[in-house]
Amino acid sequence: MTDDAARPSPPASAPPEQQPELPELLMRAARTLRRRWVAVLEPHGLSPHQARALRAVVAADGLRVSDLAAALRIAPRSATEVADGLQTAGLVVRAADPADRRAVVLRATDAGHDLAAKVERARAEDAEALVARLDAADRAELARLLRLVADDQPERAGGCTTTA
Amino acid sequence: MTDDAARPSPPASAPPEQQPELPELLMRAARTLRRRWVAVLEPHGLSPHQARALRAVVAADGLRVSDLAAALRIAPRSATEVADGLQTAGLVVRAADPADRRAVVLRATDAGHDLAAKVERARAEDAEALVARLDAADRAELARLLRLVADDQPERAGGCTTTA
DNA sequence: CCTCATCGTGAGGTAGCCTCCGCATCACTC
DNA sequence: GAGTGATGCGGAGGCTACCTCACGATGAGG
Repeated sequence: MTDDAARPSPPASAPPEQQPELPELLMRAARTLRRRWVAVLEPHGLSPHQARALRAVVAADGLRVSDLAAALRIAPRSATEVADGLQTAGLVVRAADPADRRAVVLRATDAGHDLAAKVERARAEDAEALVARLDAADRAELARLLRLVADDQPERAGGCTTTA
Repeated sequence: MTDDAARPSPPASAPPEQQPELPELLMRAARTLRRRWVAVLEPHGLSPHQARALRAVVAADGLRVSDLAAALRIAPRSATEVADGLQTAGLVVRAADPADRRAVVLRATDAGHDLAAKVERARAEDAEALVARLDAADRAELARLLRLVADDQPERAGGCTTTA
């Protein structure tokens, strides 16, 4: 604390670019959102990553570890660890895949389903609160503009067990 | 593919919320931006964090390690390591602070200034390319809307520095 | 001179991710 | 029905980027 004294307040240049830069604004808004999300998750003892993993497991009832890896876009080996974490927390269980005895399917426990629902609700509420400052028209406009800017894969990269 | 397996698409309920969720859209846009930024930095061998650190050092000519920590919002000890990395890369040098012999000031080398300028230019170009899909009016509108959503500190947080 | 706050950093720890490997199990081929 | 290559998990070990704790050097005030 008391770290103010120094604040050099850079004498540097003060460039012509005085606009708050759209990209930075975007990052800032995203940061706000992320921070809020973390705050929502914290009381439940979940990291953002775990929350996403749990969500994936709940959504696809019976998810293979490798599919979890794909969903989270991490290496398969790392998904094992994420699954470990969720299992340790009692949110998912490992079960044998009847269709392929090599595979392990992750299935949400009751607690897992419950928590996922709770978190989803809280997140929705919080998000709603955040965009509450915008009226319907503004929201639509913002969505339109963001869609123009984002051209990226939403969540999952490629593989999804297509070979049923 | 895998048809719907993943997308929950709630069976019932969910009457009003059929839009692709504004917050997610925002995160997606931010992710796009971030990914592009990383791509810009990669050829220069900088991580996003290092780039920010370098920028801070360049901006405040002669930055203390503790101030770097504040700028990056990490523990002072960790700032030492970031400084190490920059120094190893030959981008900054440590010098004694004439005003306080305990302190070390980080100063950008020529290479550091050079790289920072280059990166800044590349970033600006890339950002420009990204928002090129928007005309001036849309940009202004997007900026306005984002400003409404973001209420967060741009760079330094307030008092979360732990009660060291 | 003594004491206390502050600056940077050595030491050691944690979380999350990675690659390399091995083992069991499929999916095919012959 | 065995042989061969691919596939699914997870053990071992390593990296990066953080953190806290502790210490020597310094600065500031009594």
